[in-house]
Amino acid sequence: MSQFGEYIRNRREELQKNSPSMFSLRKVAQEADIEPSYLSKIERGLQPPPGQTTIEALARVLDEDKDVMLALAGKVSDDLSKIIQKRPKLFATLIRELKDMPDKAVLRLVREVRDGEW
Amino acid sequence: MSQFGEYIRNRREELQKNSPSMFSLRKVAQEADIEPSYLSKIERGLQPPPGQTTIEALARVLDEDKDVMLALAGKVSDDLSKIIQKRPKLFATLIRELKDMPDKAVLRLVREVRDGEW
DNA sequence: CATGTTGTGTAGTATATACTACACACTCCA
DNA sequence: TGGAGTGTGTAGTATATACTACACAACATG
Repeated sequence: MSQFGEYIRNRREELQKNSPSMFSLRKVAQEADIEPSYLSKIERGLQPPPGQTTIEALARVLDEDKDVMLALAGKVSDDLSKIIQKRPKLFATLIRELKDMPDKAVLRLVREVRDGEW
Repeated sequence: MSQFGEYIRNRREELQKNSPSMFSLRKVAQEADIEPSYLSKIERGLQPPPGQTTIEALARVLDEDKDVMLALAGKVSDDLSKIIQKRPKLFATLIRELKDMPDKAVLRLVREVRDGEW
């Protein structure tokens, strides 16, 4: 079961509390350029999550992290895929190696890279 | 243009030189559980690369790296996708950060992780 | 009490993905 | 010289993906 629908419904309803007119299902659907009934079905899990473009539009409208939303939909952002595909062995090895590492350890790597410890 | 077809044709012909009977198009197709005509078309780029399962079968038969072959087909292995999807922000940040880093730098990270420099 | 706005139900469609089935021509070689 | 094996051409199919179009009932609100 993809939690995608539940997640965006919760998020939308939360936003709707503060600005009811801006976050009705119809408004959000319109912003994301899809039919309201389609969004309704997605939110209730009657339809699988939409395509990458629509997910990104929804992430924008709902001010959510695009990578998190894609993950909930069982996808990986195209830009990440392309980075991996340019050096598949390298990234495959690294990612598999990091699979069971605690967040802290991975974050340390990120910081190391960012600070340019070379 | 996906280089996938050209790549596996070259690889197969190379293997065919040494063991002609084991690496005919038909034999390879049979091992990979697809129709010869389909493989023929894939090799000549008349069909897009096959699905993940078939690519993995071909990688096995041709003794090639599965991640490299998937990359040539514009895909990313499902197991890698799942690792990313479990901690999307973390991995997205890391991968984007490593995008333009030289191989050496990334390899150093891999070694660091493997050797458990914590 | 009519009008607008809410979410939802039904019934589709277009396009892509991932193939199969089978006939054909050519070459090798016993 | 005919039978096995080579690759290829044509013509499909099944299933999944990613949606649209429109009608409808419930609610509120002016």
